[in-house]
Amino acid sequence: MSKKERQQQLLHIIDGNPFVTDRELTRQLKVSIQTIRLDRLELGIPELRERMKQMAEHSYDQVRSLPPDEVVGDIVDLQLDRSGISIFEIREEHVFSRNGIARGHYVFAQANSLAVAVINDEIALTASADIRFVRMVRLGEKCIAKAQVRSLAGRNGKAEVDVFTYVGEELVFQGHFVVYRSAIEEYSEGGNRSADRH
Amino acid sequence: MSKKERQQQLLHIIDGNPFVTDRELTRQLKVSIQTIRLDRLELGIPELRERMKQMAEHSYDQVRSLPPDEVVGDIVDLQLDRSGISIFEIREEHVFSRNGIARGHYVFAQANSLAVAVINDEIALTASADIRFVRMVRLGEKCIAKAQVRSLAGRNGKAEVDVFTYVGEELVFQGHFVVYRSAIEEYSEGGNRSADRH
DNA sequence: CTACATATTAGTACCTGGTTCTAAAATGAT
DNA sequence: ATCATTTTAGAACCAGGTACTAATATGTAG
Repeated sequence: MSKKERQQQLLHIIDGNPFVTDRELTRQLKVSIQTIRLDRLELGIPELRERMKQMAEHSYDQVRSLPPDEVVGDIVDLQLDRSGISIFEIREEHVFSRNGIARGHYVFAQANSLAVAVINDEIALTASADIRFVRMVRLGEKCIAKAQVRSLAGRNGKAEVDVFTYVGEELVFQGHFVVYRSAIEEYSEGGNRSADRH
Repeated sequence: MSKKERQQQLLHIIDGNPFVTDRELTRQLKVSIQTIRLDRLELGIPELRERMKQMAEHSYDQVRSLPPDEVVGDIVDLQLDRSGISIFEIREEHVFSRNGIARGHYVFAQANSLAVAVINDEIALTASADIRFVRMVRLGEKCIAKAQVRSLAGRNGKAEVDVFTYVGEELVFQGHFVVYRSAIEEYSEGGNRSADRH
């Protein structure tokens, strides 16, 4: 196996499992640990601990704002029952590889997640939505979604939330969401956010 | 300051900044590093590296389950410019772990993918949509989305597509999509579909 | 074949941020 | 004064590296 092949392999292994140590890599690639380390050096791959640190810091930046697993996009500001702001960067996995244009459902998912998150209720479910993709979004662009609660029917009623998503100053998406609260019997889209910031 | 007070302080500091080393803690709490370590031992707080590792692993579990791949749902039948059918099974990664209810944007994504796929054009972009989540979808349910093209404006015009999604006989989602064809200047949602079932 | 370059391996010293253990000193309570 | 608790000190050791030097392999051109 050539050096280049091995380095490609190495990239692939670490990509597939960032928690691998150099010692484990020697076993998988059948070269000495020094070679592994030279390879990492050439490829600019930091050591295991640094990789874990970066992942931890990255997730912490997100976690400190809100529960990331339930939500697409990072919610950076949230006034329950009032308004909220979320940021979502369009990456490789969100676009059509052919032209680098974001798939609409990611843009929708960000807005939808935010609309559900901003409603202060144990269970919030999107009942319906009226949406418009104003302009296409490209790879690398940062979508900033701003939600405003327009009306709040009492408990077990429906709330209306408007979401506008911008890239810079430009409006790229707008949506009007009707969100049911505690209406478990019907309508999809659950939501457990109940202000559980970390 | 009593031992208990100090340990409360220590908890608070680490909670506020999990990336703090024992050495930094000695500075803040004005006790020796051994005391810090005894405190961590008593409180069951792991060392810095272990804390970072846990955060990294936690975020990695989430990241790997978040964005699946290209088109959502398997397109099993497609008559371009006419109709199409796609099947999508709701799995673990598509639901809120708390209650097993599908996240709305996956149901939307299936319908959206299908609406875009059914339009026979190099570039198809969702311009707007009017959608309704009729009933929630649960873990394990198979969503069958059926798309019907309602109107087809000439090239560079807009097409209208209705999508109805069923679980068994039950309607769970309906959507009316306006899809632009070759209208690259405006509107989001690209379309590389050419029946690219994964 | 020789000479040279590149690639690989080996080995040592050193680093951070700890753990584990032993033991001495300080502090407090009775 | 005595005893228990708390705190501090110090040394040995560990993982998973970095940084550096140096020897050995391997390939390649003349």
